[in-house]
Amino acid sequence: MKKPTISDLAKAAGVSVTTVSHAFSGRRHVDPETCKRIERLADQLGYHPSGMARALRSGRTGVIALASSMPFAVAAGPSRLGFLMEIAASAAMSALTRDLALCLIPPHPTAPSYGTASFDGVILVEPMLDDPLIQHFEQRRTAIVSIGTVPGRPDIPSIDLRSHETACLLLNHLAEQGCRQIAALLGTSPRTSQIESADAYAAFVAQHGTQARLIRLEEEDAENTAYRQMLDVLRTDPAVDGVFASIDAFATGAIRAAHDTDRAIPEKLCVVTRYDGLRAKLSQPPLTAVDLYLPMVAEKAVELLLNQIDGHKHSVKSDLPKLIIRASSQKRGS
Amino acid sequence: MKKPTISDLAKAAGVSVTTVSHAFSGRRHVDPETCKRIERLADQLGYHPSGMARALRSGRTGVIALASSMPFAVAAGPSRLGFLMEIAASAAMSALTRDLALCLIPPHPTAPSYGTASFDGVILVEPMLDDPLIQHFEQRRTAIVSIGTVPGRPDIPSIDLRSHETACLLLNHLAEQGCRQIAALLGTSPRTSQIESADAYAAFVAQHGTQARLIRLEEEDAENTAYRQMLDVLRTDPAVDGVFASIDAFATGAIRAAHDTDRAIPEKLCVVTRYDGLRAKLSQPPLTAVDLYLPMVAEKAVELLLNQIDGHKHSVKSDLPKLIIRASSQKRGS
DNA sequence: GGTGCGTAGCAAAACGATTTGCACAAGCAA
DNA sequence: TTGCTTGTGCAAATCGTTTTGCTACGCACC
Repeated sequence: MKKPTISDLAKAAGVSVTTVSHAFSGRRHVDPETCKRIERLADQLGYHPSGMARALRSGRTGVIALASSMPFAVAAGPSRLGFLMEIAASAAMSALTRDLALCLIPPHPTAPSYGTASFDGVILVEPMLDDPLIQHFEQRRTAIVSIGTVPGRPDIPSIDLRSHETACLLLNHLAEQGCRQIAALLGTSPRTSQIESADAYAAFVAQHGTQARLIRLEEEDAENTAYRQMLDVLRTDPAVDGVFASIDAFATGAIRAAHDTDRAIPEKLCVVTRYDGLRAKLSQPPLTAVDLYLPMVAEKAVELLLNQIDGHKHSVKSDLPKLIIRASSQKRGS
Repeated sequence: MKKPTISDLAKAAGVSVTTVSHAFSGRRHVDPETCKRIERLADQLGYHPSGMARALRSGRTGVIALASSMPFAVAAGPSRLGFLMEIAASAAMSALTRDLALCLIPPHPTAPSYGTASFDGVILVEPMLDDPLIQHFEQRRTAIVSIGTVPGRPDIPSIDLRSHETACLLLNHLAEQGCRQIAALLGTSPRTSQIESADAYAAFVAQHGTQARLIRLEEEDAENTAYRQMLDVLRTDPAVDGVFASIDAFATGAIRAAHDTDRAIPEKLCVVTRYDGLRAKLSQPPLTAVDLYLPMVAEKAVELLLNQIDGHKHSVKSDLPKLIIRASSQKRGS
């Protein structure tokens, strides 16, 4: 009835546990004859080695975690979909091909109690400045890598999301489309993506000698917040002819606002955003966005984390993001 | 440098490991004075109990898994989003409030090697008839619950997704909208949702005395497959005025086909689908679909799994799904 | 007959917690 | 004095592996 252990199996096969262990791991030679017998009996008894015992002995659980301190509602979008989940799905695949399992650990209100589970390492998605998750895992001596650099912590290995380049791509594209008065909708949280977007925007307006219209928005209920703000902006500041949104839901909110104030897109107002998710693709009109190569980023993060766990300090660089031009900013003839 | 263990802490505090253990667990009384001292020292040394050791001793890892034997591309949609990920996000939340972590285990091509990680239990999403995952976890004596009943295995505890009722809701809605010649686009896999949809459809056409048009489609590259099939159907069978799609991507494929054959939606052709995900919501026109209450389903699945792990045979019932009528089937004035 | 070497196997010590049974007080009643 | 309880603490067993050191045998080579 109970699960057979290695010593049950050893007893049944008339050998010692050592021999059974070696038979499976191949760390030492055991007689092929004996090997066969052990395997046959293992099958018969339904023996499977205990992951917990193995973990204790080897110090490896075979589990890595994926965490984001962003509220789930934001990270995963209104329908629990989006950025984080796209990374999660890719990372889970990458992890499994390396015989690892991927744990999803959401930011719980009453955290950091974070259960009893222990991980070999953790991938943090766009952590903030002084993110409590970092403190949590550093205390536990858990290997950390980050997707997106960590503000103020260049020592933490990360996959650079190239947010500066991304912002430049989008802003230059707007300029090429003839936009002169560009508003930026950025989140308030101190994450690299927002910081670099703000920097790029500041540099852009300085270079073009145009007026800065930097609008900081809370990321909760992003679409509605952006909608209300943009309604206001479009009414009081009719010169605005471009919107650079750092979060896809900001962009769709802006589109709704444009619609309600009778601004034709893209003729009167171009809207572009950063993350090319389902939201951007299915928006009406579809949103110009940037392919961040998230599956590749996730794959590299897993790779980097494994190096980190093994103590190698190997560094990993990610490819440059690529602009995907769609109807929300593509003017005729250009 | 190394992580302090319980005996390091005991030594530092001048007590035995037993006392330290009790101080934290509260399983026996220890002097409040001693308690304070231990806690202070634990903080100072940065002591955190090892999850692995605890798991070995207690037989609980504190980790549950979420698995689907559906290819990820299908379960999660073309952009790695959708049904499975929505469940995953909700389940992760529910799990954490119970001090559990949720592991995502994708169906790997070279499975079932499934790493070394061990789980207290597993939630299977819409398993098929004779699903290899079931065999895998039963062999390991891992507690199983299923989202959607398991065909041929009424003994496995599950959250019934009410696919029969869902299909009826959709078919009756189409009938009310005046559709007489309804085609059904169903997947080929032997999952309860497809089986019950087929049954409901058969009963429906029998009752209404209309012609059955049951089209079975592979779930790989669902949208394109459905698009091509429906193109064919709409050309050769112009009487068709309704489409019942069991998978959201089938529905969007059908919409594209309707568009390319100049069928106005919903006037000439009504399209409805089952899962009310982002795809259905953002489709043009938006798709009539069914709210399956996935967050609630995920929550109940976690609850059921915990009961299962503890040996309680508590059963859980899910609420009835609710129809969400949208433009893809809503005719004027009705 | 010593020396060296390859093969096959075992016993025991980790890994780091939890839990059980026991010990030694002090306090109080009979 | 004995008996009983309550408070406090410890030593040792346990969970199921992996890994290290050791034995023992057989065979060949100087």
